[in-house]
Parts: sequence; structure tokens; C-alpha cells
Amino acid sequence: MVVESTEGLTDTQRDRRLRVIEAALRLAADGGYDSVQMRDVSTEADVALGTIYRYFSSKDHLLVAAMVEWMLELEQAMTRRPARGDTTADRVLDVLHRALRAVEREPQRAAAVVRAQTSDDGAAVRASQEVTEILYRIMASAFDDDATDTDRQHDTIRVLAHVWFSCLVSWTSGVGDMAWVRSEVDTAAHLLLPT
Amino acid sequence: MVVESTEGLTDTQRDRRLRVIEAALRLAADGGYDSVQMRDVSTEADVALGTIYRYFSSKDHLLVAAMVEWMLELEQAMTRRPARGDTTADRVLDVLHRALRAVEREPQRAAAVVRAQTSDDGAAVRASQEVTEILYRIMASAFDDDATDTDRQHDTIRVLAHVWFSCLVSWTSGVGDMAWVRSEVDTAAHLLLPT
DNA sequence: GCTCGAACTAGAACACGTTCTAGTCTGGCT
DNA sequence: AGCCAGACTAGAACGTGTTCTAGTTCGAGC
Repeated sequence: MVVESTEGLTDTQRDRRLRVIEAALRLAADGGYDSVQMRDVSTEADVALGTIYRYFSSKDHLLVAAMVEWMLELEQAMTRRPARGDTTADRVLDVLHRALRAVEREPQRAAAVVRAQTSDDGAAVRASQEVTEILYRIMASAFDDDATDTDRQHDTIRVLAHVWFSCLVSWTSGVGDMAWVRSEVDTAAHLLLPT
Repeated sequence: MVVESTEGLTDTQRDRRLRVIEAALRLAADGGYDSVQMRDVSTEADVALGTIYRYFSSKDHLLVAAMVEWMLELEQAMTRRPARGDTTADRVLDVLHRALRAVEREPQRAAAVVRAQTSDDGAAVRASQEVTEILYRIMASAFDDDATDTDRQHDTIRVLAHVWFSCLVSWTSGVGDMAWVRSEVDTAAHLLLPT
């Protein structure tokens, strides 16, 4: 019923979809989650309210879809300039710190999309898993390719992803600031990775 | 404006507050988060809708307050029967598995209160921090009292709490089932604690 | 026992996500 | 070119969390 991939859309449709996502991100940039009101997205994107729901099953789905685009950009940036550092811990922290800086650059926007990630809307959840996979790939690229213990590596990345997610959710609700998030992530990385 | 602690309330008020929490938990037990509708809570608890908002600043605050009561019960149970196991890892996993079993016993209720924990309502957030502190105490009790490296212990517990929270949030949105949660938590504990 | 302000009640009102309706446009098929 | 199914639009309507209003009850201090 709802479009879950951009394949099989005409050009004008892909355009419409993009306009909606961009309008959502624009509204999120000031005001955060609450400022992304579907009626406003509709008028800003010049798309009827009902049509948005043909592309996205909910506000949360829309926001997580926007986050997917964002993460893909981040992944490209990481590919262009790979993580630096002598140890795995250094490289992983380099990756995570760059991601945190991206969040800091647009805090309201980031808070909005993170909030949407906690939704239980089916399509939003599937898009969230895509976000998780991208984050996984980004972190994996900071490990040695010739690592022998790939199981352990896999486990380590997943634990770090949990810490990352938990911290960002706490941050969006104002429990701690970005410095706190960074210190939690650093702590986890140092406990998990040989320095 | 909103009551944040049960101190300074008359007996009838404490009663009212408890009736509201119990009604919310009852409604959450079947149907989960969406079934906790404030109008229903109001009639079930025999308290006017507006009055609920004198005690709780939002539906999420109410649900998290309910979770605090629940966690306090769990803490008492843990005190009555402390964690068993030869190693710290065993004892910590014993604690976490018992907590998971409590979740499994009332999945809908648990999903509802976990969902509420991701809210950004101020009072709900403060109550959430209380939940985190209780979980911290419960886990700390599974460590050796004479541990020398208390900093590391503190860090370890916090990382485990992040994993716990992240997994439960994912679970509420249907990403994984309880077996998955258990395996993620086990993985983290084994990576972080000497076996 | 009376008074007054705070707390409570019933219910209307409001905000925003979501769904529905009726009508219009579009683009592929014959 | 003409037709049809499906997509789009404007806007009304609905559901539920939250707030507001007007009136009532309660309880502490006199």
C-alpha cells in the first residue's frame, strides 16, 4: 500500500517524494520533531496531505526515511575520507566522533529523526533497520580487513551501536548533552577495543 | 505545577495517585501503549481527566511513574534473593535474565512503559532517570563488593544499561523478539566481563 | 461551625496525526 | 484521438492527548 522503495516510480514521483523529505528536514532543522507538522510539510512541499501518506505510512516513517538519506551521505563522506588512526579503537572513535559532529551541526534535525526511530510503525521500523545497517557498515570499515576474529568484531560493533542509539535517545530527551554522549561512547569503545 | 514526588500528599491523594497508576497498568497489560487512553484511565480510576494532569504532566510521565513502582518491586525481589553465580558475569546475567523474565511475564505492559521512556516530557525524563538508577543499583549488587577497579565497574554497568535500553526499545518496535534481546545482552556481558 | 483557597469534577474545546470523500489530472492502451 | 485506472488535490472528518471552563467539594485556620 505504501511505497517502501524508490524503484518503479516515475521521475515526477521521485521528485515529489524528495520534495516531501526535504520539506520535512527543513522544518525539523528549526523546532525539531514537533515542528514537523504534516500539514506544514504538505504545504511546504506543495503536495497534498493525503499524497504524503501514499509515500510514507506515518510522520515517523517520513522522518526515518529522511534519516536514511542522511546516513547514506555520511557513509559516502566516510568512503571519500576513511577513518584515521593507528589502532582499531582510534579509527572507530574517529568514525563515531565524525558522526557526532554531523549531529551537532544540525541538532534539532538530528533529534527529530532519532525520535522517529523509536516509533513502532512498521515501515518506520524497517527504515530504522536500514539506518542500523549503514551505521554497521561505517563502523566495520574502521576495523582491519584482515581481522581474524570476525565474530567478536561483529559483536563489538553491535554493542557499540546499542550504546550509540541509547545515548542519542537520551540526548534527544535532554538527559545529557553532546559532551556526555561523547564520553559514554568513548567509554564503551575503550572497554570493548584493545587500545 | 505537577506533583513529582508522593511527599506532602494527603492520604486520599496518595490513594488517588495510586488508583491512576494501577488503572494505567491494568489497561497497559492488555493492548499495550495505545490501549492506555487517558479517558479510559480516568474512568477506570474514577478520577477526573483534568486531575490526572495535576499528578502527571503527560501520559508518558504516568507510564514511567508506573515503571518506577515496578522497578522498585523488582529491586526488592533482588534484595530478597540475591544474584547467584560464581563469576561476576554469571551474577550479572542472572540479574538481567530475571529482569527479562519479568518483562516476558507482562509483555504488553513492559512495552508500554518502555515506549514511554523514550518521551521527551520533562517529568517523564526525570522519572526515567530514576528507573536507570534503580537498574544501576540492581546490577551493582551483582558485582563483588571488594572490587578494586570501581571506575571500570561503573563504566561496565553503564554500557550494559545502554545495551539493555536499546534492546528493549528495539523489541517494543518489533525488531527482535525476547530471545534476540537475551542474546544481545549476553553478548555484551561476555564481551565486557571476565568470564 | 464558618470561610476561603486549593483541589476536584464533568465535560467542552483544541491540536495534530491520520483517514476519508469527491472531484480532477495523467499517462499508457487500443 | 478517446478511454480508463490509478494518482493527485483540497478539504472535511475523526481519534486521542492535552488544556480550558464553570461549578462543586474539601480541609485547614479562625
